[in-house]
Amino acid sequence: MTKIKNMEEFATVSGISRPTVSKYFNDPSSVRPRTRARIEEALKEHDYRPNIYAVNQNRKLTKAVGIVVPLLVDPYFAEIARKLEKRCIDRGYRPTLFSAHGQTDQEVDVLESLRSLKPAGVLLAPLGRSSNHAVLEKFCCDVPTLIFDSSVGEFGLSFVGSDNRQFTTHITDYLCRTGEPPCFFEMKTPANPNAHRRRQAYLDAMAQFGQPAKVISIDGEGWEFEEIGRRGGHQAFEDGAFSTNTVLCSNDRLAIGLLTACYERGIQVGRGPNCSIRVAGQDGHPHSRFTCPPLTTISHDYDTVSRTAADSLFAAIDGDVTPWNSTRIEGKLTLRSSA
Amino acid sequence: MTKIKNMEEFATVSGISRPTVSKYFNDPSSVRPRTRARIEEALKEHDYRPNIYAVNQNRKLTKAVGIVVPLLVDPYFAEIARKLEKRCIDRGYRPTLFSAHGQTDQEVDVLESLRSLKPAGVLLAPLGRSSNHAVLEKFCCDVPTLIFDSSVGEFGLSFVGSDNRQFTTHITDYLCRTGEPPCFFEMKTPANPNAHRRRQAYLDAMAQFGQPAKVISIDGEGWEFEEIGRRGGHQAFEDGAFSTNTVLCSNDRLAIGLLTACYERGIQVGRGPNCSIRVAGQDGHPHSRFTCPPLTTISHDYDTVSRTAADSLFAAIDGDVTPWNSTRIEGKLTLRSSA
DNA sequence: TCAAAAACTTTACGCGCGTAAATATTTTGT
DNA sequence: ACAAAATATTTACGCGCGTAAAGTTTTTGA
Repeated sequence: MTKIKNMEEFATVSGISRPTVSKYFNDPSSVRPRTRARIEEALKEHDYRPNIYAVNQNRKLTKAVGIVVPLLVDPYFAEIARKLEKRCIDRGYRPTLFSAHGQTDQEVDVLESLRSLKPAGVLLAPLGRSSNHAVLEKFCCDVPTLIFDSSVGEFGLSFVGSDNRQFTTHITDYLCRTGEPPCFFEMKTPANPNAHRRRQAYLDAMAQFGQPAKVISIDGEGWEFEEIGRRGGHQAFEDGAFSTNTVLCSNDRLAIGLLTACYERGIQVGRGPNCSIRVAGQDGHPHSRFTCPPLTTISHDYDTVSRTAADSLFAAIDGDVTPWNSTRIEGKLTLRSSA
Repeated sequence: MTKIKNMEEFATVSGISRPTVSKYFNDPSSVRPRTRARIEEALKEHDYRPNIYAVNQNRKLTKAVGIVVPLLVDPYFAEIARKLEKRCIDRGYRPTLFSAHGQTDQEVDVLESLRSLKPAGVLLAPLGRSSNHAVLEKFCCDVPTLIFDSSVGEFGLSFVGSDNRQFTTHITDYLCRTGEPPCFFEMKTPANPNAHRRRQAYLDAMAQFGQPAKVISIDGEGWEFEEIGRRGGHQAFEDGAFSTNTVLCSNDRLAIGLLTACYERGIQVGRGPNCSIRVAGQDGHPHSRFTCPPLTTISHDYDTVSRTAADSLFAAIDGDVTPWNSTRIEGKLTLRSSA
């Protein structure tokens, strides 16, 4: 295992000319099998990898892919990012993970660093409401970008996300069929447009089912949804805002906070005999299985969303030109004991 | 805002020579104030940023820093990574985030890609028990690496983490003083050596307090601690393994799973009149505030750990040669209603 | 077997920038 | 105001690799 300085040296020890070695590293299948074998033989005995900086300097198209999420400490985003990362690697790209950490300026900074990476493409889940739309739009013009999770205008190549209307319609239907019709528990100024779609779907569904709708919009800014849900829950109880014994939360993290508020007030949650309230969430958050009670929710189809998003980007990189379009994946009801 | 191709062009439009411009980008304070002003003036009107690939090709020392965690979907690691990331940016480095996603081969892959990044330094939280020690050690020889969170031999520049002995001693003391002495709930084959330190500290503390110790080691492999804790909790209840009404869990995620098991068995947790068991965790996991009941735990000092780790690395990069040493930061007891 | 096709070698240039050396210009202190 | 010090300019080379062009060798197929 001798150390090799550069491709020239490696070409010498492997007995192949440098241009051919270069060709091999760009696509091992582009050289004759015997040549490939000789190179891979040499690769085992000599520790050499092309200098990515020198490689990328001369390539028009980098193999880098950026993955951007609004908040990596949210396991939902961490999970979807993980799946996207894997798909990139499997396709021979080198993914780099970024998080805006819930802040507008950081999202801008991330896009800025991403530019200098000269990536082949970017998978971007925007902050949403607090995104800098001008910066976002300009970025999408310059870099092949696929938007996922939350759509903010028809930017980028396309959009792939969950079907928020189906999510809410489906779980509202379930709740109506199995007990009192749900109130809708949400943030007054939600972080992204998915929340608006969910509220509207709730209102539509309740109208369709001939049930009285009740939306509880709680205060709170930022991305600490659990704490916002907890405080908002307490406030709602004090105000007597819950008009039925069933609450559908706009998302799981809000529901988790509401569960905490219920616990703190000694209110039992679930379908059991001593329970006085049912709580449901939306998202299928990785943590929802372990709340007390375990949270009934409607889950993102992580696999399909990540596959569709990644494949769309790869197709675009490979030259497939399709007009902007929006793909929305249905969710699956996950019944647990909270509702 | 005209587009500039390279530094040559930018030097021309700014009226400064290219070597001086180059000097400016490496350290803005290294040029005369008026020169700097002229460059920054030009920067406002012309959209130019040095090509990082060309820059890094010629620099012996890159400004890149790698941050590696074992499992990014765990909000504890996401949070500590976020803080480290910020500290790197504040010091002018370009951090890149990696996760081993709990898997040995992925950790190896991450270190491999990290090599080709030629980073100035790496902040590495290893998987622990399942790390490939040989690969890890070799990596640390080649790249300035500071190990944090979990120590696996005296690799790298130094180690910075939490004082697990203090964690467990402190919370064990609290539990003994406020009720029945705790049993210790842990995984039989824990992911990292911190767990062993905690068990030993528990045993030592109980001996010192003159209390009978009871360690419950549950089955389970991998990083899905909540599910392992839940299953293990059920098993422990069935076996009558809890010899007192108080359980100290080896970490918060295990505790969260145990809380779920308690809920599923109708066992009330906490200090209240109807409660039959107290449960405490260790880590101060971001989620521990929102469990039902909220989890009493001993919290990592995220700020001090991240600051100490980052500063140690930066010092080493700047040429400070200190012998390998281990810094362990104390935790703070966070009292909530679970114990 | 032999010509065409495919793959490889040799040679050479350029990418965008760091950096060194020699020279020219500005700033500083007195 | 003038010499010394600091800073900027000019010139030039090299980093490691992609890639093009022309020539050589190997493979393919009828």
